[in-house]
Amino acid sequence: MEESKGMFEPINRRTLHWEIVRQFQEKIISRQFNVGDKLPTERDIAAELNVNRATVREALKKMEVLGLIEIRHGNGIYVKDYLESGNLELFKEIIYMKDVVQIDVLRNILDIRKIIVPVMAGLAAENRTGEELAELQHIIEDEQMPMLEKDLNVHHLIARASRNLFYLFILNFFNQVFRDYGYLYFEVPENRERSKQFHNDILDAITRKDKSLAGKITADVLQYTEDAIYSYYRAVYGNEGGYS
Amino acid sequence: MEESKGMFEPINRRTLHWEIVRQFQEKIISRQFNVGDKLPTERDIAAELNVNRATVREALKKMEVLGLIEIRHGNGIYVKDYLESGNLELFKEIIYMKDVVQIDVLRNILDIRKIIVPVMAGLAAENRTGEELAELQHIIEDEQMPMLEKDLNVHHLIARASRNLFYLFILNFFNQVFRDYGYLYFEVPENRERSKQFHNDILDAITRKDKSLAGKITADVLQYTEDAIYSYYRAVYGNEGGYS
DNA sequence: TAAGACATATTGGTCGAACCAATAAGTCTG
DNA sequence: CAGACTTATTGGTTCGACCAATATGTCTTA
Repeated sequence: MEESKGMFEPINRRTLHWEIVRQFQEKIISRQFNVGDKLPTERDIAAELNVNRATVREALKKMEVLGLIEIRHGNGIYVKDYLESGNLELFKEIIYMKDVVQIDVLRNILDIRKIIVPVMAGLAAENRTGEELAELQHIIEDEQMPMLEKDLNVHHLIARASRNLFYLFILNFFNQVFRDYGYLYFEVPENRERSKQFHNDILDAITRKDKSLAGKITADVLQYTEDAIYSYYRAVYGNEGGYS
Repeated sequence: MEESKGMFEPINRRTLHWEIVRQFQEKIISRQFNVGDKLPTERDIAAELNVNRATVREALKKMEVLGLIEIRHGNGIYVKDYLESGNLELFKEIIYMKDVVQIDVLRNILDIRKIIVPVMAGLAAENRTGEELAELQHIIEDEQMPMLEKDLNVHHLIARASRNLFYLFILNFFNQVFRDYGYLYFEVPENRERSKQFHNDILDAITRKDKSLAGKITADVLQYTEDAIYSYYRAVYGNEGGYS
């Protein structure tokens, strides 16, 4: 009731270990802790944060998986170079550290996406089974499903049909980000319409097993969404977050 | 002293929570647990495995980060669809579940790699600073550094110079895998020589800021390594692990 | 004196039991 | 029968203790 931002307080009721991770993450990424630094012992951290050691350990476990630290039994806890050992989960954390996705990081993601996805769509057209085709059709024809959900599912099915497990896991990254921010895109009727067209076109290409067509169609829609996103950014934030 | 494999026992002395993660991971990935299944309570798991609850919790924390499960306070623990929520860390775990990297999964990785890396090398040539160029030169001229290490560093620097943070984190995945298996490749003198050539060529291209040349050089060496790896697999395992 | 064996301290790993907090389910009330 | 209340279930946290790997200093011995 003391908040001024809005009616409800943005839920800070996170778990304790979550909060601990956030603090260390912040300090490590901002280089307040340097690579190779030895962190205080679990006992000292617990004492300083005024929490229990078990809670600290849970936080440390998570940070270890993220590639932020290395835990050595009987020795200590050391800060790793997250630019060398960090993984996509950490990258996601970095993205979400700010309230808004920074335009330059978003650009990074879209650049990679534009390179991979069309090729994978081509492979999907080539390798898809009849079952997968039916499934794709089923998704696309579902009138109930929100367009965002539908689009995520289409891409997921393409990933599966591409037979490239590695791509599937990379796509999960894309989808997790887009699931959080995609509503902004799909709020615009024109964009929804464009995606609907894409779904129909890609269904056609995949039905006919037309590899290059699938690739082209996908490249086109990605270019469209990219342009839409950038123009959205320009409209909302101006050019400040612009090209680095 | 009871082992027969070699003089030293391959360190099974893993931590308990590590072992717990392995067991659940195995069961979830092999679909012994189905998506949406509610796992036993922490207390029950601890009782059944005959370990402490705190240990179980540490394992669960890790599985949560991997995208295998969802933990709901006051409710329970649920199995997620790892094909939808799993991340690259989980993918790595999957790779390492078998003793040898399966040829089809390796092929997946190499396919994606072949798509991305040349483009990023081109960007690196375009965007590199004088400082990064000097650093690259320094790495390449270091006669002491083992070729594997050198190669990883070269790629890492290319990633940084590409200015694409997302690529940098994807590269970390590649490098972590190659750090474990790359020695097989670099054992062969011819391959070492090929990499040396690549390093010199890419240094030249990046020095001259020649984008397309950097891309071409990189594409070439990736093709070479790919061929080498496949022929190695054929030689060692025959064609069994072949095309799916 | 220097190398190796040994005791000791430090630090992460595990344990057990208890209580807090969010959720779900059952029960009572109007 | 809807809604408030109570209770049980289950994850989150705490405390205090002990185990196990590692590092360090010390002592013995060649």
